[in-house]
Amino acid sequence: MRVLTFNVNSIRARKEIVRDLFYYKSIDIACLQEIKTTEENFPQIHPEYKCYIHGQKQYNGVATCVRSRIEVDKVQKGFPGEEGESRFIYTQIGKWHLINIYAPLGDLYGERFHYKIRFYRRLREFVSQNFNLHKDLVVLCGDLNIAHQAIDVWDPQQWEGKVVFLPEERIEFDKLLGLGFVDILRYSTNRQIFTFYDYRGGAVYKGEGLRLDYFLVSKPVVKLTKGIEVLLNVRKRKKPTPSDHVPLIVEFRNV
DNA sequence: ATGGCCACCCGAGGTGGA
Repeated sequence: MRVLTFNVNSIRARKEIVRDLFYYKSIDIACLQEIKTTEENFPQIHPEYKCYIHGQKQYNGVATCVRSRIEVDKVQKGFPGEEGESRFIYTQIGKWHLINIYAPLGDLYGERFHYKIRFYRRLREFVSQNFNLHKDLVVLCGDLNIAHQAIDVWDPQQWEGKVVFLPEERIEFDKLLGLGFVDILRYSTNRQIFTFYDYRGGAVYKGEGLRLDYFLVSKPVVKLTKGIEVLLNVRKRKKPTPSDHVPLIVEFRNV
């Protein structure tokens, strides 16, 4: 089972790129973030996939697209921590529980920062109230908008005191992992790998990136993980315009 | 030589992203 997570920065602007990923990377389940549109205006990506969409006009929005032959048992669009913004969609597929997240960016200790902290607290409540991460097959993926450790930013000195790398938000990330999640990329390698490059300043050509997108998995899922793929070339392509985020694919042994 | 922000709103330029 191959699962994609990808902050598309508008699904309407990126539908061909997503379609190609579905086809060439044989994706079974796609967790998309920042679709930036409503369900009515969500484009047809591929006829053999069904998309469960939690959208809104102009901003945010998440969608989980699943191969038509895969049966989806349950869908929950939204949770209390969103506070009116579309940032959460949960799907249950057999024994698998998939949480697709677009976390708030926040600001420098203003209202949006407190919103981000509340969002993380609510997310942990959702997980701890619904799952046992030592027994259940849980995959939490998406754009978490936090660079967890110094290795996850291209220049830790430059990023000190900046949003996505503030001590308080990194502690929120620690607490999420503390529930029993394993950060699959960091588990599989100690190399520095980024999933976001700013459009400005040629960041992707200079290697000036951040790791903001993650696969966090429960303990039993770790044993079922075959590998993780980071599609930097998709970010580096020029035409059509890429997203500023990098797609990630994890392959799981199905059960 | 190369590349130097993009997409949304809508029909201009302001705003949010990170």
